[in-house]
Amino acid sequence: MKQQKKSIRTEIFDWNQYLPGISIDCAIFGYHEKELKILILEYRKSGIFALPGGFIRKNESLDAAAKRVLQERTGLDNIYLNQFHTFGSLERDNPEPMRTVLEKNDIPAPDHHFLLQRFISVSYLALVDFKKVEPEPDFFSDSCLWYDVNDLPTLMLDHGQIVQTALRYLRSNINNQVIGQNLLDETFTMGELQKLHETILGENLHRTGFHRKMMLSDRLERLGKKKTGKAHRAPFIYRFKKQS
Amino acid sequence: MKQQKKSIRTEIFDWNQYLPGISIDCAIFGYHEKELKILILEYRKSGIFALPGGFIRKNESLDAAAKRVLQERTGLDNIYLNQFHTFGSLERDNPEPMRTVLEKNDIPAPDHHFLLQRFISVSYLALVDFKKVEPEPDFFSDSCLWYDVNDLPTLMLDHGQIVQTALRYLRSNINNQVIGQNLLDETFTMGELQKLHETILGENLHRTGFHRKMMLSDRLERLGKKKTGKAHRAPFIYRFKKQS
DNA sequence: TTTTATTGTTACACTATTAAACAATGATAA
DNA sequence: TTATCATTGTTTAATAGTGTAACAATAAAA
Repeated sequence: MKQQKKSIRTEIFDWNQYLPGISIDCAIFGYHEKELKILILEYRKSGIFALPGGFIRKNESLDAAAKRVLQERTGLDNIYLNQFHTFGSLERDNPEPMRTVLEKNDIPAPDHHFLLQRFISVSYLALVDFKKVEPEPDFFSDSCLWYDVNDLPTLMLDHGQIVQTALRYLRSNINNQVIGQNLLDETFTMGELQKLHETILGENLHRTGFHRKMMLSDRLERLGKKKTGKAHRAPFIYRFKKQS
Repeated sequence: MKQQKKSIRTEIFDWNQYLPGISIDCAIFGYHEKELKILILEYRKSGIFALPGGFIRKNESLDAAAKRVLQERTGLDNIYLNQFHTFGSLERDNPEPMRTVLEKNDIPAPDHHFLLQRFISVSYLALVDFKKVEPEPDFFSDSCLWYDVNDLPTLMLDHGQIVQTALRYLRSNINNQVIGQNLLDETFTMGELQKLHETILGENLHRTGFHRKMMLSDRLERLGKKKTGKAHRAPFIYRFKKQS
């Protein structure tokens, strides 16, 4: 973890470069040690947890802004990224969490401060390679860490609902989207792919049925090699076909 | 069609009651004479066509705003309404269409006019009963009319893309959602329901397969009565079960 | 060589879907 | 009254897909 302390000079930060009233929140999923993880940031000194997010520059498209925010937080480009819902409940119209963050960091928090307005949140789902990500806290945050989706802290405002909506979206698209391609290594065994699906769906799948379905889907190619390891038949290793 | 001319006093309209930079656009679908229709409005004297839309009040949730906009345009409450995508391309960052509308109506159009800013559009899909709708033009519009989705005029900005996205959403959800419940009369024949599905999907379905699938879905109840008409067996009439 | 654990394959039952054949029936025409 | 016509409802056969279990293969350890 990088320990370089960034100077918090947000009072002179140019908030004016962004569109007011619209934020982007990202549910960034990764997969590690058989657990589905999501990136959560914690605001400095406040004990307030939130999804990583950002704002839209005045001459930037919505999708480009989401891509930029992702790049800033994960260091990754070319990420699987998908807008899934826009949240605008009145529950969001609550400046208190951000006021606490500002005050705990000794930043003036006048009522008209950019961060204290009501935001409509356009939310994106991202799937990233856990090992390639170097989470980057932002100005106000002292951590941006992976959490097991089943063991999350209480999140700010409606961010808990956003996560649940993202999870539903992920689960309902597990067969349409090429989930594994973005969450697994380049190559993997059938067992590893099945475990990923089970983790996302939160239920066990029948081994042979899953195996057959995947092979019939014609999206995998079997690499002739086998893996070595324990006292049993070695599994084939697979990878997703390039195009589909 | 109501002919009462509303006075166009938009220059004193209180735009300040709305959140800036965010609009709501509605793809409002109806079904009439075996055609899928969508409500399109034409701005007065300008030849500019657009989806009906509106803005979010400062103390109103996003969904409530969409419901209100729908109510204002169709006169209907309790509408099937579903957010499907938020559009924010730079193509939208173009004040010219609205400037034309304002100028053609002799309304001052300074650069800072509310309607000339860049809007991010949260788009909703609505399914309404064609016969119950009394389309209401807004301040700037001289018509709000039903168009066949296959015969639309050129729409403002990216509204054409919005319609196509809404159609894809509708087609992909034709089995998940209870489409017919919102687009057909209370009672209908199996042939009418099939024709609706065919119209939405743009392809022919097998009659007997469709019939059985619908009956097995356990969402229809057959009303003992039959319909009278032509020189052939009379069809049963059906309606959707109350709850599911 | 045998045992063990896990993977890959095959088989069977059951369900869903496609496609066609067939039966039912309200009006019309003979 | 009877035959026919057009359309709807039902049944059947063929095909494809899924859930489940049995069985075969095999790498390492005993």
